Amino acid sequence: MKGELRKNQILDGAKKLIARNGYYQTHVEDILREVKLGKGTFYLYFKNKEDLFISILERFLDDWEKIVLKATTDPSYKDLQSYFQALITRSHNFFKLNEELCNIYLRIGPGINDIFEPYIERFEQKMLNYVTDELKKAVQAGFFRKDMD
Amino acid sequence: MKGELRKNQILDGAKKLIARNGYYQTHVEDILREVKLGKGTFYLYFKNKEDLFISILERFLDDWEKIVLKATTDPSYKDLQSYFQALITRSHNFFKLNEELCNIYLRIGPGINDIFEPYIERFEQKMLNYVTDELKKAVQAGFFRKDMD
Amino acid sequence: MKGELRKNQILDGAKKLIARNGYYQTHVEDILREVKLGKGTFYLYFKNKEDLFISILERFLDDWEKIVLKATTDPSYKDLQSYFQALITRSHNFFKLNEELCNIYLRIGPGINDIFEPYIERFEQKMLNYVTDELKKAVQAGFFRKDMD
Amino acid sequence: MKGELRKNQILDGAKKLIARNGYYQTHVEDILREVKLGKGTFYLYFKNKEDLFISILERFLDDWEKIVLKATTDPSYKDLQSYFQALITRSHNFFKLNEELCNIYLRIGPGINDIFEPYIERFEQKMLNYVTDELKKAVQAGFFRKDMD
DNA sequence: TATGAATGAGTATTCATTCAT
DNA sequence: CATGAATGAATACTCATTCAT
Repeated sequence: MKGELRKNQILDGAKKLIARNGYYQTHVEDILREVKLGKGTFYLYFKNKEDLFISILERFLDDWEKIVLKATTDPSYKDLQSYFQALITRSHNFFKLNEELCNIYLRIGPGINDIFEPYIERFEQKMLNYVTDELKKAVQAGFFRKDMD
Repeated sequence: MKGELRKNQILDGAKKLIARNGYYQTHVEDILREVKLGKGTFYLYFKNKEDLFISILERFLDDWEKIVLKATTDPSYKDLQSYFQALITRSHNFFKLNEELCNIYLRIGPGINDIFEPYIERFEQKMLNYVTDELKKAVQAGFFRKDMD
Repeated sequence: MKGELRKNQILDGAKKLIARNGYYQTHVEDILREVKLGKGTFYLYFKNKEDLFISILERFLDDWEKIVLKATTDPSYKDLQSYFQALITRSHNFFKLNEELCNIYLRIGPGINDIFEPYIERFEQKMLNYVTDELKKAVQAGFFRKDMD
Repeated sequence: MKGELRKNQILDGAKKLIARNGYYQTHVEDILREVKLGKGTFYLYFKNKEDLFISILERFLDDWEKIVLKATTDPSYKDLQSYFQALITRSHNFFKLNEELCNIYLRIGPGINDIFEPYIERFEQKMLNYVTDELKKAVQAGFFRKDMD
């Protein structure tokens, strides 16, 4: 648990600096100065710099999932429209609260093609899956006519 | 003129590689191998790597200007709607023909905040100015009512 | 006594790993994982990694001494030939039983010149002294003619 | 050719320092200070430090081959004894002239087990092959009786 | 005693830039 | 003009050692 704390501490510092300066201009040393930890400590919690970035992306996805899940499993939405409305509202709030993560995902990631593309793809796939799943459920629930895109 | 040719040659190679791999993962050496020139030659035409990137952005703007100017100075558009339609069509075609430049502007640039932000801002300002200027002209020409956004 | 036990425990693990992987590729952490002790414990029994290596070398010498001493102080050898024969047999057995230590002494040590050379020299000197002393005794005992090498 | 010169220059400096201080205590920077070249230059001629060490071992083998070949292809040895005598004399001279290389091969290499063992094995195999080949030729030439080891 | 999280000095390696030819 | 060999500042990463618990 202590370890998880440190990991999050580093992750938060990294998120902040990478969102501001980009991946290549954020040096491992910068991050550790930011969170006031020794350089070696970094490698106790991350295999390397790449691993850190992937962790950030994955955390973004995890956090988003939690929001989405909360919205979807909640049985109180009776019709599709209010369901999606809630989903969008929650997503919107999430993005607002996680401006840094969004920045990284939308602006920083794309500049680091070769290493992160596979992760980003998986990421997008996962996001897509959620929406698709929900739509399927909705279709099954008879919200839509069958002849739609 | 020979020099301008060389410069464009390098600029094209750089555009291609940076669009594909990002700024930091495109090395000066890669670019010069791509265009089959010696590494030292680069510094005959550009002050440094940063200067190259700025040149790419500026060329993007210049090319866009040419398209926009052509469209605006052409007196053949009688009403605003056909004017903007032409503008958008031309812009669209331009973007299609310059996919690489767009990629760089939209995806690569943002990951290189600290150095290029001022240039990008200037860039955006310039783009905005054009549109604003045109709108002003249009307003003066009486195309719009005064009480609009 | 408990301490001596721990020390030997570490020494044995180190001997094994260093003989197999060399000095620089055997990390303090590896040794303590091998003997299932915490990393910090190491520094309760050794000043540092160098001290450990020296201890290994010295233990090698001590053990060899015991064998040699046993052989020499034993009054049962009447003539020189049987004395040396016994010495060699015992040494040979010792080397067989301590393959790891030999490995370290013959193959690992030489690659760590600057730190360990003095110790190794002292080591060799000591070994030489034993043989010389024995020979002197033998000479005094009249085993040899004075005009020999 | 200029490049080959530089490579040899570095190789010689490395040989000297590694023979004296061992592999792990000879730092890339030490070698380049020794031969008065910039740090980056090293990586123009060697992929990394390991590659350098392998080059040294291979050069040792190449040089030895030249000596051995000279000795073997020379048709002037009429009987086997004088042939081997020449071989040994030449090898002996070679070892004397290349004390550093011998030092590295015999004392430094063994301490770097995991990386270099395969190379060293190949090395030994090659050396063995030469002697075996020569013996076969000798046997065919009728120098030996068939019933020998 | 025993531990392992934290540390930072030390090292290999990269890459933009220079300059002699 | 053109070149590419040479350079070293900058950076990621390792590992022996410390110290609070």
